[in-house]
Amino acid sequence: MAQIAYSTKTTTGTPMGMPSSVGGLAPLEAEAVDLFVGLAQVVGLPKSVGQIYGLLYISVEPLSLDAVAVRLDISKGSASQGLKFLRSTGAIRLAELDGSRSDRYEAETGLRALASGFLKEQIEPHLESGEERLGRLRRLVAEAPATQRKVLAARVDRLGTWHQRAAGMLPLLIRFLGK
Amino acid sequence: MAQIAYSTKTTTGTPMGMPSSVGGLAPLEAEAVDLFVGLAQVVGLPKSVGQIYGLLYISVEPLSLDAVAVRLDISKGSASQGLKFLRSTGAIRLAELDGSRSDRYEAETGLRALASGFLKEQIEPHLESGEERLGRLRRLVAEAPATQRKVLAARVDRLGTWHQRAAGMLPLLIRFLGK
DNA sequence: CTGTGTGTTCAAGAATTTTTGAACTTTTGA
DNA sequence: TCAAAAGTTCAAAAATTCTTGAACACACAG
Repeated sequence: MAQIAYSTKTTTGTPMGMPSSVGGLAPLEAEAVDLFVGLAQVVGLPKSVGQIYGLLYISVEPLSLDAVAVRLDISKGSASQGLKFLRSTGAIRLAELDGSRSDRYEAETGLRALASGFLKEQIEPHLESGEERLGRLRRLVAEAPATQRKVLAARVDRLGTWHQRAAGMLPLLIRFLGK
Repeated sequence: MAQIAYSTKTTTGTPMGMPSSVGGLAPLEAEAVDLFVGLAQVVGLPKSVGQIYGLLYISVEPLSLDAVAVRLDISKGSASQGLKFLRSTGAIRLAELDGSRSDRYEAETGLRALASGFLKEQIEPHLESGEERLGRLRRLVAEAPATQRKVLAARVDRLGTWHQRAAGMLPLLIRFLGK
């Protein structure tokens, strides 16, 4: 009994963590794309987002939407959505375009910018809604049978502590990753 | 254009973040379960795992597998798998059973234990495999066209830095959450 | 204007993940 | 030793999430 449920996301196909399923990419690109696909999974983002970021990260010059779609062999739709998401997060930016028709994107490579973008987008909202939830819990505890009220109040308070810790951690994290 | 792709996991059904879909649970329990279901989604765990932990967290006394399954209205199979996972992670433990036939579970409520269990299970492995990946990337950069080699080497080095930062962060995180 | 190159949107299909339920194993108490 | 209770497993079904592709906008050069 060594396999632990839910801990392994089956990386479809390719044997033994070798650069997978990537068509017209140079080996280095394939490897980079693969790395970021893995990272994406960890933080719960779609594979395509990882692919796109990986390709831009390792690309020496900025790429257009079409270039991205073609080289990764994904649809224009996916590329568009993925790029939009990455832009909104601050993980990539529009490159200064020297007289070309299409927009070109390049990766933001500062860990701080990346991480803080991600944390702000994905974590902060949850912390805020947590606030309300805690309030509701406290109200409900007040209505609970008197016998249990004390224990329950303690539990809910502890949740409050968690919340504070988490909230306090965000800035700390960002600082640690800084520059 | 306010909606950001991928940022909203559609919480099936119930209007406006009110305690959802939970059958025979007291309002307080429902609310707690709901809170942990949300948390589970954030960290990428199945809903059932969140439900189970939530119920145990708010439960004044330890619960059996059957009790969990019945009260949450999930199958025995799910309950078994979820409990197993939570145990393996250290998020719950077997309660001392005073002469009852079945095993009873109770939630571990220490944030530190929880978080470090989670980090060790879900994050650490990725950091380790990252090691190898970096090695492979460096080798591939060496083979790249000389014109690009310098830029590429810089990028890959930066990834190395990321990796170090992340690795250094883990213990720091755990300490911060500590007791 | 109009035709072409770029980019976005979104419903339908594909892929993935989670849950179920029934068969099976283990444990317990008599 | 046996029957019932408790718990586990895993293939198939259900639910969810991601991707595609075609229809739609928009800008701009001719």
